[in-house]
Amino acid sequence: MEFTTIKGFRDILPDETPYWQKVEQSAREVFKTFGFNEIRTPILEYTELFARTIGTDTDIVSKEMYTLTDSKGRGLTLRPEATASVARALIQNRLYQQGGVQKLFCIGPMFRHERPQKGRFRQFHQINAELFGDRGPKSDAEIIYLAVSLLDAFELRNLTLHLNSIGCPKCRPGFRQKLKEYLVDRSESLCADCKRRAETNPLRVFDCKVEGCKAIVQEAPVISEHLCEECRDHFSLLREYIQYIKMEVVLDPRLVRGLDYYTRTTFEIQTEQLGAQNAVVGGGRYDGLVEQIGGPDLPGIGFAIGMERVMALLMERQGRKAARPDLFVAALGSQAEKMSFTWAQELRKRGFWIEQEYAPKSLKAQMKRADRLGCKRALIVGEREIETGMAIIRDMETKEQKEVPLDNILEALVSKIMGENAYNAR
RNA sequence: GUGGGUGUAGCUCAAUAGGUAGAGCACUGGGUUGUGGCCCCAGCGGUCGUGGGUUCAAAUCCCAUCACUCACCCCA
Repeated sequence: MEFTTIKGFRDILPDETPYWQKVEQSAREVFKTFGFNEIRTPILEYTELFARTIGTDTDIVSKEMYTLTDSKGRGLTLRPEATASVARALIQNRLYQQGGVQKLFCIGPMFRHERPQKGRFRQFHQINAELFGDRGPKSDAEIIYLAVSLLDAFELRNLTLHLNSIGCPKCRPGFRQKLKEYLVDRSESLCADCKRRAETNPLRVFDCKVEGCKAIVQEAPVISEHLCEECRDHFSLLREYIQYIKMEVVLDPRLVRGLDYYTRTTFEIQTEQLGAQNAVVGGGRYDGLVEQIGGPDLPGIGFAIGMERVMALLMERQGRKAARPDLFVAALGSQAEKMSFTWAQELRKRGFWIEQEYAPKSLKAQMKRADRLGCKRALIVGEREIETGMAIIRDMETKEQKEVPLDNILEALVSKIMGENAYNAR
Protein backbone atom coordinates (compact mmCIF):
# COMPACT_ATOMS: atom_id res chain seq x y z
CA MET A 1 0.00 0.00 0.00
CA GLU A 2 1.53 3.26 -1.08
CA PHE A 3 -0.29 5.63 1.23
CA THR A 4 -1.53 4.93 4.71
CA THR A 5 -2.31 7.06 7.72
CA ILE A 6 0.63 8.26 9.79
CA LYS A 7 1.46 6.02 12.75
CA GLY A 8 -0.83 6.81 15.64
CA PHE A 9 -3.32 8.57 13.35
CA ARG A 10 -6.45 6.83 12.15
CA ASP A 11 -9.58 7.09 10.04
CA ILE A 12 -12.86 7.14 11.90
CA LEU A 13 -15.04 5.01 9.66
CA PRO A 14 -18.81 5.17 9.11
CA ASP A 15 -19.47 2.30 11.52
CA GLU A 16 -17.99 4.44 14.28
CA THR A 17 -19.08 8.01 13.43
CA PRO A 18 -22.62 7.58 14.81
CA TYR A 19 -21.07 7.14 18.28
CA TRP A 20 -19.08 10.34 17.86
CA GLN A 21 -22.15 12.24 16.74
CA LYS A 22 -24.16 11.00 19.69
CA VAL A 23 -21.44 11.87 22.19
CA GLU A 24 -20.88 15.34 20.76
CA GLN A 25 -24.57 16.05 20.67
CA SER A 26 -25.28 14.98 24.23
CA ALA A 27 -22.17 16.82 25.42
CA ARG A 28 -23.51 20.06 23.97
CA GLU A 29 -26.84 19.49 25.69
CA VAL A 30 -25.21 18.94 29.08
CA PHE A 31 -22.88 21.93 28.67
CA LYS A 32 -25.90 24.10 27.98
CA THR A 33 -27.48 23.15 31.30
CA PHE A 34 -24.28 24.13 33.11
CA GLY A 35 -24.00 27.40 31.20
CA PHE A 36 -20.81 26.52 29.34
CA ASN A 37 -20.26 28.16 25.96
CA GLU A 38 -18.24 26.75 23.12
CA ILE A 39 -14.92 28.23 22.08
CA ARG A 40 -12.87 27.05 19.10
CA THR A 41 -9.19 27.88 19.13
CA PRO A 42 -6.56 27.09 16.46
CA ILE A 43 -4.80 23.75 16.69
CA LEU A 44 -1.46 25.43 15.99
CA GLU A 45 0.05 27.82 18.54
CA TYR A 46 3.44 29.30 19.30
CA THR A 47 5.53 26.63 21.00
CA GLU A 48 6.35 28.90 23.91
CA LEU A 49 2.72 28.89 25.07
CA PHE A 50 2.84 25.17 25.81
CA ALA A 51 6.40 25.17 27.08
CA ARG A 52 5.64 27.79 29.69
CA THR A 53 2.31 26.42 30.92
CA ILE A 54 2.72 22.66 30.76
CA GLY A 55 6.34 22.85 31.93
CA THR A 56 9.62 22.22 30.14
CA ASP A 57 10.45 19.24 32.34
CA THR A 58 7.29 17.33 31.52
CA ASP A 59 7.26 14.45 29.05
CA ILE A 60 4.75 16.29 26.89
CA VAL A 61 6.97 19.29 26.28
CA SER A 62 10.36 17.59 26.37
CA LYS A 63 9.65 14.84 23.84
CA GLU A 64 6.06 14.55 22.67
CA MET A 65 5.24 17.73 20.78
CA TYR A 66 4.80 18.06 17.03
CA THR A 67 6.83 21.20 16.48
CA LEU A 68 7.83 23.01 13.32
CA THR A 69 9.43 26.32 12.50
CA ASP A 70 7.73 29.07 10.50
CA SER A 71 9.42 31.20 7.85
CA LYS A 72 10.51 33.75 10.44
CA GLY A 73 12.10 31.14 12.63
CA ARG A 74 9.40 30.99 15.33
CA GLY A 75 8.49 27.63 16.80
CA LEU A 76 4.95 26.44 16.14
CA THR A 77 3.38 23.42 17.82
CA LEU A 78 0.28 21.32 17.24
CA ARG A 79 -1.59 21.61 20.53
CA PRO A 80 -0.93 18.69 22.88
CA GLU A 81 -3.80 19.82 25.13
CA ALA A 82 -6.41 22.56 25.13
CA THR A 83 -6.21 24.45 28.42
CA ALA A 84 -3.25 26.61 27.46
CA SER A 85 -4.94 27.66 24.21
CA VAL A 86 -8.22 28.50 25.93
CA ALA A 87 -6.40 30.54 28.58
CA ARG A 88 -4.53 32.36 25.84
CA ALA A 89 -7.79 33.13 24.03
CA LEU A 90 -9.32 34.36 27.27
CA ILE A 91 -6.50 36.84 27.74
CA GLN A 92 -6.11 37.88 24.10
CA ASN A 93 -9.82 38.61 23.70
CA ARG A 94 -10.25 40.10 27.19
CA LEU A 95 -13.11 37.74 27.93
CA TYR A 96 -12.50 38.12 31.66
CA GLN A 97 -13.58 41.77 31.46
CA GLN A 98 -17.18 40.67 31.07
CA GLY A 99 -17.11 40.00 34.80
CA GLY A 100 -18.13 36.93 36.72
CA VAL A 101 -16.81 33.53 35.88
CA GLN A 102 -16.11 32.42 32.34
CA LYS A 103 -17.30 28.91 31.52
CA LEU A 104 -15.97 27.53 28.27
CA PHE A 105 -15.83 24.21 26.51
CA CYS A 106 -14.13 23.03 23.36
CA ILE A 107 -14.06 19.82 21.38
CA GLY A 108 -11.32 18.83 18.99
CA PRO A 109 -8.10 17.02 18.14
CA MET A 110 -4.87 17.07 20.15
CA PHE A 111 -1.45 15.78 19.13
CA ARG A 112 1.23 14.02 21.11
CA HIS A 113 4.11 12.06 19.65
CA GLU A 114 3.94 9.04 21.98
CA ARG A 115 4.17 5.36 21.23
CA PRO A 116 0.62 4.31 20.33
CA GLN A 117 -1.15 1.55 22.21
CA LYS A 118 -4.66 0.61 23.29
CA GLY A 119 -6.53 3.82 24.04
CA ARG A 120 -3.61 6.04 23.08
CA PHE A 121 -3.08 7.74 19.75
CA ARG A 122 -0.90 10.49 18.37
CA GLN A 123 -3.92 12.38 17.16
CA PHE A 124 -6.69 12.03 19.68
CA HIS A 125 -9.77 14.03 20.58
CA GLN A 126 -10.81 15.70 23.79
CA ILE A 127 -13.87 17.36 25.18
CA ASN A 128 -12.51 20.17 27.34
CA ALA A 129 -14.22 22.24 30.00
CA GLU A 130 -12.64 25.24 31.70
CA LEU A 131 -14.03 27.51 34.42
CA PHE A 132 -12.13 30.75 35.04
CA GLY A 133 -12.54 33.30 37.79
CA ASP A 134 -13.39 31.38 40.95
CA ARG A 135 -11.12 29.96 43.62
CA GLY A 136 -13.52 27.26 44.74
CA PRO A 137 -14.19 24.82 46.22
CA LYS A 138 -17.78 25.12 45.01
CA SER A 139 -16.53 25.60 41.45
CA ASP A 140 -14.30 22.54 41.88
CA ALA A 141 -17.38 20.55 42.79
CA GLU A 142 -19.35 22.01 39.90
CA ILE A 143 -16.63 21.00 37.44
CA ILE A 144 -16.54 17.47 38.82
CA TYR A 145 -20.33 17.19 38.65
CA LEU A 146 -20.12 18.43 35.08
CA ALA A 147 -17.66 15.69 34.17
CA VAL A 148 -19.80 13.08 35.89
CA SER A 149 -22.95 14.38 34.18
CA LEU A 150 -21.30 14.17 30.78
CA LEU A 151 -20.23 10.56 31.29
CA ASP A 152 -23.71 9.81 32.57
CA ALA A 153 -25.21 11.35 29.44
CA PHE A 154 -22.91 9.13 27.37
CA GLU A 155 -24.42 6.20 29.30
CA LEU A 156 -21.08 5.04 30.64
CA ARG A 157 -21.13 2.94 33.80
CA ASN A 158 -18.70 1.40 36.26
CA LEU A 159 -16.45 4.41 36.58
CA THR A 160 -14.49 5.56 39.60
CA LEU A 161 -13.64 9.12 40.57
CA HIS A 162 -10.13 9.49 41.93
CA LEU A 163 -9.53 12.68 43.87
CA ASN A 164 -6.54 14.35 45.43
CA SER A 165 -5.15 17.70 46.43
CA ILE A 166 -1.56 18.39 45.53
CA GLY A 167 -1.31 21.62 47.49
CA CYS A 168 -0.37 25.09 46.39
CA PRO A 169 2.89 27.00 45.89
CA LYS A 170 2.85 27.63 49.62
CA CYS A 171 2.75 24.08 50.92
CA ARG A 172 3.92 21.90 48.05
CA PRO A 173 7.63 22.80 48.12
CA GLY A 174 7.85 21.82 51.79
CA PHE A 175 6.17 18.51 51.18
CA ARG A 176 8.24 17.89 48.11
CA GLN A 177 11.40 18.37 50.10
CA LYS A 178 10.18 16.06 52.85
CA LEU A 179 9.27 13.36 50.36
CA LYS A 180 12.56 13.74 48.55
CA GLU A 181 14.51 13.22 51.76
CA TYR A 182 12.43 10.16 52.61
CA LEU A 183 13.01 8.63 49.18
CA VAL A 184 16.70 9.43 48.96
CA ASP A 185 17.23 7.73 52.32
CA ARG A 186 15.74 4.57 50.81
CA SER A 187 17.05 4.88 47.28
CA GLU A 188 18.85 1.52 47.64
CA SER A 189 15.46 -0.22 47.45
CA LEU A 190 14.04 1.88 44.62
CA CYS A 191 14.02 0.91 40.96
CA ALA A 192 16.33 2.73 38.59
CA ASP A 193 13.60 5.04 37.33
CA CYS A 194 12.51 5.97 40.80
CA LYS A 195 16.06 6.71 41.93
CA ARG A 196 16.13 9.33 39.22
CA ARG A 197 12.60 10.53 40.03
CA ALA A 198 13.45 10.90 43.71
CA GLU A 199 15.75 13.72 42.71
CA THR A 200 13.95 15.30 39.78
CA ASN A 201 10.26 14.78 40.45
CA PRO A 202 9.63 12.88 43.70
CA LEU A 203 5.83 13.07 43.39
CA ARG A 204 6.04 10.79 40.38
CA VAL A 205 7.31 7.88 42.49
CA PHE A 206 3.71 7.52 43.68
CA ASP A 207 2.81 6.31 40.20
CA CYS A 208 5.42 3.53 40.04
CA LYS A 209 4.15 -0.03 39.58
CA VAL A 210 7.31 -1.85 40.72
CA GLU A 211 6.57 -3.86 43.88
CA GLY A 212 9.57 -2.62 45.85
CA CYS A 213 8.70 1.00 45.14
CA LYS A 214 5.03 0.43 45.97
CA ALA A 215 6.06 -0.82 49.41
CA ILE A 216 8.17 2.23 50.06
CA VAL A 217 5.42 4.51 48.84
CA GLN A 218 3.00 2.89 51.30
CA GLU A 219 4.99 4.32 54.20
CA ALA A 220 5.92 7.57 52.51
CA PRO A 221 4.69 10.95 53.67
CA VAL A 222 1.30 11.79 52.17
CA ILE A 223 0.49 15.18 50.72
CA SER A 224 -2.89 15.38 52.44
CA GLU A 225 -1.15 15.48 55.80
CA HIS A 226 1.14 18.28 54.73
CA LEU A 227 -1.30 20.70 53.16
CA CYS A 228 -1.35 24.25 54.44
CA GLU A 229 -4.48 25.34 56.27
CA GLU A 230 -6.09 26.98 53.24
CA CYS A 231 -5.53 23.96 51.06
CA ARG A 232 -6.80 21.62 53.75
CA ASP A 233 -10.01 23.64 54.17
CA HIS A 234 -10.48 23.83 50.43
CA PHE A 235 -10.14 20.09 50.04
CA SER A 236 -12.44 19.17 52.91
CA LEU A 237 -15.14 21.57 51.74
CA LEU A 238 -14.90 20.10 48.26
CA ARG A 239 -15.41 16.63 49.68
CA GLU A 240 -18.55 17.84 51.41
CA TYR A 241 -19.89 19.24 48.18
CA ILE A 242 -19.40 16.05 46.24
CA GLN A 243 -20.51 13.51 48.79
CA TYR A 244 -23.77 12.89 46.95
CA ILE A 245 -22.10 12.04 43.69
CA LYS A 246 -23.43 8.80 42.25
CA MET A 247 -20.07 7.24 41.54
CA GLU A 248 -17.47 5.51 43.61
CA VAL A 249 -15.08 8.14 44.97
CA VAL A 250 -11.55 7.21 45.95
CA LEU A 251 -9.33 9.63 47.80
CA ASP A 252 -6.08 8.84 46.11
CA PRO A 253 -3.00 10.47 47.60
CA ARG A 254 -0.97 8.88 44.82
CA LEU A 255 -2.84 10.76 42.09
CA VAL A 256 -0.20 13.03 40.65
CA ARG A 257 -0.88 14.64 37.33
CA GLY A 258 1.69 15.27 34.68
CA LEU A 259 1.21 18.94 33.94
CA ASP A 260 3.09 21.50 35.98
CA TYR A 261 0.29 24.03 36.14
CA TYR A 262 -1.98 22.08 38.49
CA THR A 263 -2.64 23.36 42.00
CA ARG A 264 -4.77 21.92 44.79
CA THR A 265 -7.53 19.77 43.31
CA THR A 266 -6.61 17.03 40.85
CA PHE A 267 -8.93 14.27 39.71
CA GLU A 268 -9.32 11.45 37.26
CA ILE A 269 -12.26 9.30 36.30
CA GLN A 270 -11.09 5.79 35.58
CA THR A 271 -12.43 2.55 34.14
CA GLU A 272 -11.26 -1.02 34.50
CA GLN A 273 -12.14 -1.90 30.95
CA LEU A 274 -9.55 -0.16 28.80
CA GLY A 275 -6.30 -1.89 29.61
CA ALA A 276 -3.41 0.26 30.72
CA GLN A 277 -4.89 3.58 29.61
CA ASN A 278 -7.59 3.69 32.23
CA ALA A 279 -8.24 7.42 32.57
CA VAL A 280 -11.33 8.59 30.73
CA VAL A 281 -11.22 12.05 32.29
CA GLY A 282 -8.36 13.99 33.82
CA GLY A 283 -8.49 17.42 35.34
CA GLY A 284 -7.62 19.81 38.08
CA ARG A 285 -7.23 23.34 39.32
CA TYR A 286 -4.71 25.73 37.79
CA ASP A 287 -4.80 28.96 39.76
CA GLY A 288 -1.51 30.34 38.49
CA LEU A 289 -1.85 29.54 34.81
CA VAL A 290 -3.50 32.69 33.45
CA GLU A 291 -1.13 35.02 35.24
CA GLN A 292 1.79 32.91 34.11
CA ILE A 293 1.13 33.69 30.46
CA GLY A 294 0.64 37.39 30.97
CA GLY A 295 -2.98 37.63 32.04
CA PRO A 296 -4.58 38.85 35.25
CA ASP A 297 -4.48 36.84 38.46
CA LEU A 298 -7.36 34.64 37.46
CA PRO A 299 -7.88 31.18 38.97
CA GLY A 300 -9.25 28.30 36.95
CA ILE A 301 -10.26 24.67 36.98
CA GLY A 302 -11.06 22.27 34.20
CA PHE A 303 -10.83 18.79 32.74
CA ALA A 304 -10.45 16.86 29.52
CA ILE A 305 -12.42 13.81 28.41
CA GLY A 306 -10.60 11.39 26.10
CA MET A 307 -13.08 10.80 23.30
CA GLU A 308 -11.40 7.72 21.83
CA ARG A 309 -11.63 6.12 25.26
CA VAL A 310 -15.30 7.00 25.55
CA MET A 311 -15.92 5.49 22.10
CA ALA A 312 -14.02 2.34 23.01
CA LEU A 313 -16.26 1.85 26.05
CA LEU A 314 -19.42 2.54 24.07
CA MET A 315 -18.47 0.21 21.26
CA GLU A 316 -17.83 -2.67 23.62
CA ARG A 317 -21.57 -2.76 24.06
CA GLN A 318 -23.53 -3.90 21.05
CA GLY A 319 -27.13 -4.05 20.06
CA ARG A 320 -27.38 -0.69 18.38
CA LYS A 321 -30.36 -0.67 16.06
CA ALA A 322 -29.31 0.32 12.57
CA ALA A 323 -31.48 2.89 10.85
CA ARG A 324 -33.36 1.54 7.83
CA PRO A 325 -34.19 3.14 4.48
CA ASP A 326 -37.88 3.95 3.97
CA LEU A 327 -38.05 2.77 0.39
CA PHE A 328 -36.03 1.03 -2.30
CA VAL A 329 -36.88 2.11 -5.81
CA ALA A 330 -36.45 -0.82 -8.22
CA ALA A 331 -36.71 0.09 -11.90
CA LEU A 332 -36.63 -2.04 -15.03
CA GLY A 333 -35.96 -0.47 -18.40
CA SER A 334 -34.66 2.97 -19.27
CA GLN A 335 -38.01 4.73 -19.21
CA ALA A 336 -38.89 3.40 -15.77
CA GLU A 337 -35.40 4.24 -14.52
CA LYS A 338 -35.76 7.88 -15.50
CA MET A 339 -39.28 8.25 -14.13
CA SER A 340 -38.51 6.60 -10.82
CA PHE A 341 -35.26 8.55 -10.45
CA THR A 342 -37.30 11.74 -10.32
CA TRP A 343 -39.73 10.23 -7.82
CA ALA A 344 -36.82 9.33 -5.58
CA GLN A 345 -35.64 12.95 -5.51
CA GLU A 346 -39.17 14.20 -4.79
CA LEU A 347 -39.60 11.78 -1.90
CA ARG A 348 -36.24 12.84 -0.43
CA LYS A 349 -37.44 16.46 -0.48
CA ARG A 350 -40.22 15.24 1.79
CA GLY A 351 -37.64 13.83 4.18
CA PHE A 352 -37.67 10.15 3.32
CA TRP A 353 -34.61 7.93 2.97
CA ILE A 354 -34.72 6.48 -0.52
CA GLU A 355 -32.27 3.97 -1.98
CA GLN A 356 -31.92 2.84 -5.57
CA GLU A 357 -29.54 0.98 -7.85
CA TYR A 358 -27.39 3.07 -10.18
CA ALA A 359 -26.46 0.60 -12.92
CA PRO A 360 -29.24 -1.25 -14.78
CA LYS A 361 -29.66 -4.58 -13.02
CA SER A 362 -32.06 -7.48 -12.95
CA LEU A 363 -35.02 -7.22 -10.64
CA LYS A 364 -33.59 -10.06 -8.64
CA ALA A 365 -30.35 -8.15 -8.11
CA GLN A 366 -32.27 -5.04 -7.14
CA MET A 367 -34.43 -6.90 -4.64
CA LYS A 368 -31.32 -8.43 -3.16
CA ARG A 369 -29.79 -5.00 -2.75
CA ALA A 370 -32.99 -3.74 -1.11
CA ASP A 371 -32.82 -6.64 1.31
CA ARG A 372 -29.16 -6.09 2.16
CA LEU A 373 -29.79 -2.43 2.86
CA GLY A 374 -32.64 -3.38 5.17
CA CYS A 375 -35.23 -1.36 3.23
CA LYS A 376 -38.71 -1.57 4.73
CA ARG A 377 -40.42 -1.66 1.35
CA ALA A 378 -39.68 -1.60 -2.35
CA LEU A 379 -41.33 0.14 -5.26
CA ILE A 380 -41.26 -1.95 -8.44
CA VAL A 381 -41.77 -0.24 -11.75
CA GLY A 382 -41.01 -1.60 -15.24
CA GLU A 383 -42.41 -1.45 -18.74
CA ARG A 384 -45.35 -3.59 -17.73
CA GLU A 385 -46.32 -1.15 -14.97
CA ILE A 386 -45.96 1.84 -17.26
CA GLU A 387 -48.38 0.16 -19.70
CA THR A 388 -50.98 -0.65 -17.09
CA GLY A 389 -50.47 2.61 -15.18
CA MET A 390 -50.08 0.74 -11.89
CA ALA A 391 -46.79 0.29 -10.04
CA ILE A 392 -46.18 -2.28 -7.34
CA ILE A 393 -45.20 -1.61 -3.74
CA ARG A 394 -43.86 -4.56 -1.81
CA ASP A 395 -43.49 -4.87 1.92
CA MET A 396 -40.11 -6.50 2.38
CA GLU A 397 -41.03 -8.22 5.62
CA THR A 398 -44.50 -9.56 4.88
CA LYS A 399 -43.94 -9.96 1.11
CA GLU A 400 -47.35 -8.33 0.68
CA GLN A 401 -47.65 -6.45 -2.62
CA LYS A 402 -50.12 -3.72 -3.56
CA GLU A 403 -50.70 -1.73 -6.70
CA VAL A 404 -50.43 2.03 -6.69
CA PRO A 405 -51.60 4.22 -9.59
CA LEU A 406 -48.86 6.05 -11.46
CA ASP A 407 -50.83 9.25 -11.94
CA ASN A 408 -50.45 10.47 -8.36
CA ILE A 409 -47.75 8.08 -7.28
CA LEU A 410 -45.95 10.49 -4.96
CA GLU A 411 -49.01 11.03 -2.79
CA ALA A 412 -49.69 7.31 -2.79
CA LEU A 413 -46.14 6.49 -1.70
CA VAL A 414 -46.05 9.21 0.93
CA SER A 415 -49.26 8.05 2.55
CA LYS A 416 -48.04 4.48 2.40
CA ILE A 417 -44.78 5.31 4.15
CA MET A 418 -46.39 7.70 6.61
CA GLY A 419 -49.13 5.26 7.43
CA GLU A 420 -46.72 2.55 8.40
CA ASN A 421 -44.47 4.92 10.27
CA ALA A 422 -47.40 6.07 12.38
CA TYR A 423 -47.64 2.53 13.71
CA ASN A 424 -43.93 1.91 13.89
CA ALA A 425 -43.31 5.15 15.81
CA ARG A 426 -39.73 5.36 14.70
C1' G B 1 13.16 5.44 23.71
C1' U B 2 12.71 -0.18 25.70
C1' G B 3 10.46 -5.10 25.53
C1' G B 4 6.74 -9.06 23.81
C1' G B 5 3.19 -10.73 19.99
C1' U B 6 1.38 -10.78 14.93
C1' G B 7 1.73 -10.02 9.41
C1' U B 8 -1.49 -15.40 3.78
C1' A B 9 -8.11 -13.03 -0.63
C1' G B 10 -12.16 -6.96 1.05
C1' C B 11 -13.02 -9.46 6.41
C1' U B 12 -12.00 -13.83 9.91
C1' C B 13 -8.52 -17.58 9.49
C1' A B 14 -6.23 -22.66 7.44
C1' A B 15 -1.88 -25.02 4.85
C1' U B 16 0.76 -31.47 7.33
C1' A B 17 8.54 -33.55 8.09
C1' G B 18 10.30 -27.30 2.93
C1' G B 19 7.07 -29.75 -2.98
C1' U B 20 5.29 -22.73 -6.17
C1' A B 21 -1.86 -21.59 -1.74
C1' G B 22 -7.32 -23.08 0.59
C1' A B 23 -12.13 -22.41 3.57
C1' G B 24 -16.11 -19.46 5.59
C1' C B 25 -18.26 -14.63 5.12
C1' A B 26 -18.70 -10.69 1.44
C1' C B 27 -19.09 -9.66 -3.88
C1' U B 28 -20.87 -11.19 -9.25
C1' G B 29 -23.78 -14.52 -12.18
C1' G B 30 -26.93 -18.87 -12.69
C1' G B 31 -30.73 -22.59 -10.82
C1' U B 32 -36.17 -19.11 -10.78
C1' U B 33 -36.54 -15.31 -19.28
C1' G B 34 -39.57 -9.41 -13.73
C1' U B 35 -39.28 -10.44 -7.14
C1' G B 36 -34.80 -10.44 -1.55
C1' G B 37 -33.62 -13.61 2.98
C1' C B 38 -32.73 -20.36 3.09
C1' C B 39 -30.47 -24.03 -0.28
C1' C B 40 -27.44 -25.69 -4.59
C1' C B 41 -23.85 -24.53 -8.68
C1' A B 42 -20.25 -21.47 -10.86
C1' G B 43 -17.20 -17.16 -11.02
C1' C B 44 -14.26 -12.97 -9.27
C1' G B 45 -10.46 -12.10 -5.97
C1' G B 46 -3.57 -13.31 -3.45
C1' U B 47 3.62 -10.06 -6.06
C1' C B 48 1.85 -15.52 1.14
C1' G B 49 4.21 -7.45 4.60
C1' U B 50 9.09 -6.13 1.91
C1' G B 51 14.26 -7.27 0.54
C1' G B 52 18.12 -10.72 0.61
C1' G B 53 20.12 -15.74 1.77
C1' U B 54 20.08 -21.43 2.08
C1' U B 55 17.92 -25.24 -1.29
C1' C B 56 16.60 -28.82 -7.24
C1' A B 57 12.36 -26.52 -4.67
C1' A B 58 10.52 -21.53 0.60
C1' A B 59 4.05 -19.12 2.99
C1' U B 60 7.18 -22.77 5.69
C1' C B 61 14.30 -22.47 7.42
C1' C B 62 18.07 -18.09 8.26
C1' C B 63 19.18 -12.66 8.22
C1' A B 64 17.56 -7.79 7.66
C1' U B 65 13.71 -4.34 7.25
C1' C B 66 8.76 -2.26 7.49
C1' A B 67 3.89 -2.23 9.39
C1' C B 68 0.28 -3.37 12.97
C1' U B 69 -0.57 -4.56 18.04
C1' C B 70 0.04 -5.04 23.49
C1' A B 71 2.94 -3.52 27.57
C1' C B 72 6.79 -0.26 30.01
C1' C B 73 7.28 5.11 30.21
C1' C B 74 3.60 8.82 30.30
C1' C B 75 -1.21 10.32 29.69
C1' A B 76 -7.19 11.73 27.63
